[in-house]
Amino acid sequence: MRDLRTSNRARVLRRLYFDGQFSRHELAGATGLSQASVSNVVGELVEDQVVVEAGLVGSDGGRPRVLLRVNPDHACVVGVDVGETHVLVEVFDLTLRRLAMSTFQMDTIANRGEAVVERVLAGLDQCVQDSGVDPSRLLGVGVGVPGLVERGSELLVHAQTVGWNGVPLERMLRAGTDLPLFIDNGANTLGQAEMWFGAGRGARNAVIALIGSGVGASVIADGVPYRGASGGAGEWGHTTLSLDGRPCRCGANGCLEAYIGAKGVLGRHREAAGLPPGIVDEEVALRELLAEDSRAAREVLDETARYAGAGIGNLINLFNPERVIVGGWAGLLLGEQLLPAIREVAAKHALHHPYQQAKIKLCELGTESVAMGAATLPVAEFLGAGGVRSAALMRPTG
Amino acid sequence: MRDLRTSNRARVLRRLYFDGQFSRHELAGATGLSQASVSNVVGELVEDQVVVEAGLVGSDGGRPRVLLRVNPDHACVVGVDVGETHVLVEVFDLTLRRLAMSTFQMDTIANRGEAVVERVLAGLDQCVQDSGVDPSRLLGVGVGVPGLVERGSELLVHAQTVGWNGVPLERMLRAGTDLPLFIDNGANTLGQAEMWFGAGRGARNAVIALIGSGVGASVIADGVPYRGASGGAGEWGHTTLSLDGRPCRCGANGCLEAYIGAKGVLGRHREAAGLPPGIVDEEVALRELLAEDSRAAREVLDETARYAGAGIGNLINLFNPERVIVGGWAGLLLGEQLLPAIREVAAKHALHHPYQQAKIKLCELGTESVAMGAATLPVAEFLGAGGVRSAALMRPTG
DNA sequence: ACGCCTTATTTCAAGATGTGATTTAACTCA
DNA sequence: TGAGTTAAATCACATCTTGAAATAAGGCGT
Repeated sequence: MRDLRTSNRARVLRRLYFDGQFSRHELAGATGLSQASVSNVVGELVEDQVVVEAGLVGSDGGRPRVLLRVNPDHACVVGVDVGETHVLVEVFDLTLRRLAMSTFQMDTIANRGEAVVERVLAGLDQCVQDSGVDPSRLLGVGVGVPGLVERGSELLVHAQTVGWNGVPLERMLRAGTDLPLFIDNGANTLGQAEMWFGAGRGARNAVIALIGSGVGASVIADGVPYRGASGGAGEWGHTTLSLDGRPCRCGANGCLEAYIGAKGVLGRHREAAGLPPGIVDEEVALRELLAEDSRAAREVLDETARYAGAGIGNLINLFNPERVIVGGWAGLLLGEQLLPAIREVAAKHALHHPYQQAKIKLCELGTESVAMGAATLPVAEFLGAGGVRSAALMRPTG
Repeated sequence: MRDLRTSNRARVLRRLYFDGQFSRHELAGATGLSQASVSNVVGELVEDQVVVEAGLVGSDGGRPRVLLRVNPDHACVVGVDVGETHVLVEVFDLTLRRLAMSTFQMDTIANRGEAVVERVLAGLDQCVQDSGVDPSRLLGVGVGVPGLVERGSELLVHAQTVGWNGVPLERMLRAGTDLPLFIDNGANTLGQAEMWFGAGRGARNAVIALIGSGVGASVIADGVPYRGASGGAGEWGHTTLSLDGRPCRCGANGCLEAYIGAKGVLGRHREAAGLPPGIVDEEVALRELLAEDSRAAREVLDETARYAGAGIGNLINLFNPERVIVGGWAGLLLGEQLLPAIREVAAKHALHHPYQQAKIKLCELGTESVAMGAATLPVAEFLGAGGVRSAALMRPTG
């Protein structure tokens, strides 16, 4: 019974959140509820200050409709991006406009879970202070981490590349804050940001293909992130694209990541150009490679497009998405130049029908949206609960 | 409001359908409803004869609990398997016990949509007559077809391999019957059968990997079949596993199907053994190959296991399923012998964590469960509607 | 300026449904 | 046979949705 009201509040609220301003009358049509119920529900939402009236719009000879919209200031959320070499904390209002941010660079977070937690908590304090929001208005903290999140009896983070093997991040953060915590893979949170506010808007089935130093993907199936049995879905980078091909850091051969990850691309170029291995700034090197006008560079990039295209073709064949959204810092750099070639290869490798359904485009929010995406997690919970602090959004004590 | 009752009826009914017998008391716990509501809902279901009482079970000193179960005879369903060379029609009771069947062999259904429709309708009449069920008790007809089902303004079937290009199968069948029709890809219906009654029982995330002459997959995400944007998801056979590898009938190179589809396996063996191409019975040839004790055969089969293992590794990496269920006539033949090798290769190619979550096993219902799976479609609709003929289960007139 | 018309929103009176508490049913065991 | 125990049904009540009717708030013509 109470679930019914909650779900109706959520229906109305989601509509207002994602599709902008509506009058009560329009909401009735859009949500399938009766006008009486909408009036009821909206009344509550307005009383709770979750929704506010936003002016009238005149009609040709009738009572003007009152537009409603979500109140951005009703609550705030925090998004945290834990990267392999940085910790970024941001505070947003309810509509995900940024109010403050705080960032730390680190050499590496490898084996430094404690340090990361410290930085997150410090950034949190800093940001909240800077933004001037009352801590009681914070809905919660979303955290994007560079690894797999396992939700068992305790939430554990496995980030092989930085040596995190079952780090109990939630418990560790819990020791320093009583804010509700939402932890997910950074690729997923970035994907969520793109779905809500970027290249994925309006799509119900999409794959966000992320190419950085490594390669991963975030899958949205029927509007919700698909996580698989244990949160490990979307490991696109380690799908085999060339049996017995280049060795990959995961131990297998022929993984996609070994070809189109920044490390893989640069490595192939080094080999082709006969350069010695060495430590470089990958981003600088990749930019140089893209600007270079040599035959070796062209060939490496052509190959990259071929592998990326085939890999995206595989995604299209398996997931039949409406959108394939290419992102990650390397993905955006490469994509800017190679996207037409990638599309061409994908068209060849994917079946005709699913290929036609899929638009291949680039991320619109850049590479910095992990924190914003993390911040969507408490907001999603809030919307789903009909604009009320559900159990998940409650502080442990009082 | 009415939705609430429906959904509660569905909750109770699903539990009884899939998990056997329960007392009202146990159902309350299992469904999360109050005992009063369960009593209410069950009362309705019993009155509607959807559920029947199935005896008492004594207790140590209390009123005995009344066990409830779904009434298998409350309604019947029809499942149809349209294969590339046959049409199979079966009638089942509500619990999917087969009551009658009728099968037709055809040379090919290529460009013979009309003939297929005739056969389906004839088989339907035949079966209904043989089983002696009153046509009014038929919930509907599920049809599994060998191709992609596009649900646009009109349902269209695209089966490239048999030249069906947008065949309006629903409309064509509708001309000959007024029974509710449910049409889906045969791979999906077979997968559904395995999920309900075979190797997928109890799993919420699974991939059914089907290897026949061609190769496909059916994906179950969070308990429901994942179809993608336009029903074209799960085209595993045409994912690239070896860029620039063997040509595939789809026009691309290096597709998984070119290696592990029966045609591909036999083709590779012919080449390795230096045999001339020719038309053969694929099933006989594959059995011979599996029994053959030559070095060429061993090598071809080893290769097959390597490709299949890598392909399954890809599925595991992308979908992180609890189960990978290998089926299809060739899959079962190959799997029986190669499964250990396939598991080994998959372990190498998949990441550690997702691999550990995934059990790789064979289909338990053989290759003949397409029709049974098709019959689950009207049953699923019936269960979802709480044991009532929903709009989708209503005949067009009266 | 006034009243009629149009459209949006609120109010109202059912009607439907879930729920906790209470009662009744059905059986065991001493 | 009666006390004890557990299952199922019943009841009174609170909650919610909804269609209809009432009310609000403007435009437009006279």
